[in-house]
Amino acid sequence: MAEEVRITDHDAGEETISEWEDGLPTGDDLTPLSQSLISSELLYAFNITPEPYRSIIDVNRASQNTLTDLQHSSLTRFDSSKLSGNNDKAGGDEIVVEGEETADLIPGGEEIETDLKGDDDATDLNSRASKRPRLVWTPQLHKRFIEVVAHLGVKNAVPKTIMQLMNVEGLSRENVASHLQKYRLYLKRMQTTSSSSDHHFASTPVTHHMPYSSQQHMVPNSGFNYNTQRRNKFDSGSSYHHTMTHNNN
DNA sequence: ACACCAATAT
DNA sequence: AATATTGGTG
Repeated sequence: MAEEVRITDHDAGEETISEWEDGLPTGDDLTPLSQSLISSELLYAFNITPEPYRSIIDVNRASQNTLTDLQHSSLTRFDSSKLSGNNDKAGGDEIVVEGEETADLIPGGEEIETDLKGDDDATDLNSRASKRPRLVWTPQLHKRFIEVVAHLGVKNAVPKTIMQLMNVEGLSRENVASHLQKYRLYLKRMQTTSSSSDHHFASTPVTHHMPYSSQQHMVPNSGFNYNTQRRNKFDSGSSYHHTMTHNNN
């Protein structure tokens, strides 16, 4: 819903869209964010994975990110339909809630559970506010990461900026920082592995030199395990016959 | 304070 | 191996 909303960005146009708000429920009339729209019984009956819990802070940050993202026009909006390998496996069909407008879906949330059965231990008191589940860098997520890093130069590609541009709800700066560190190691490994000690295959023009501008933004599109394709155990080795799928910007 | 980053821990 | 956390630094 509301995907057709255009933001009139004439220099800081802070006009409110008054007419739209006529007849709309006030904030008090709406179901609080903290409350699931579907009862837990129904969730269970239809095997629906509940939406992750979003605090008002989450929402505000998502809005903020959306705005920053809008300013960088060349980056296409991230389709978040399935970011994490969490729901839907073999089953096939699933219920799709329509109308997501901003990136979402990191396992993040909270379990919605009626306090009936005593599931948890006494450590519940502290557990409530603490750990998010560890992030899984799915191919989709990694692709987004790569796109953003490529979009910025390597110089500007720092965790906070990357995080903002990725615009993935629930993705933290630390998440990105960790991934970035690993990615840089990968890049370094690529450089050294290609430049030096090629003895036998010395003729390999690793210098697939591209025009200067793109040179800096050049990002090896594969390796790094995060490719869209599975590599089975027999497919070892460093073959790169990957189809260069994207590269937008 | 904050964010970066390398090292280190899980 | 992948991701998180820590601790030093600008």
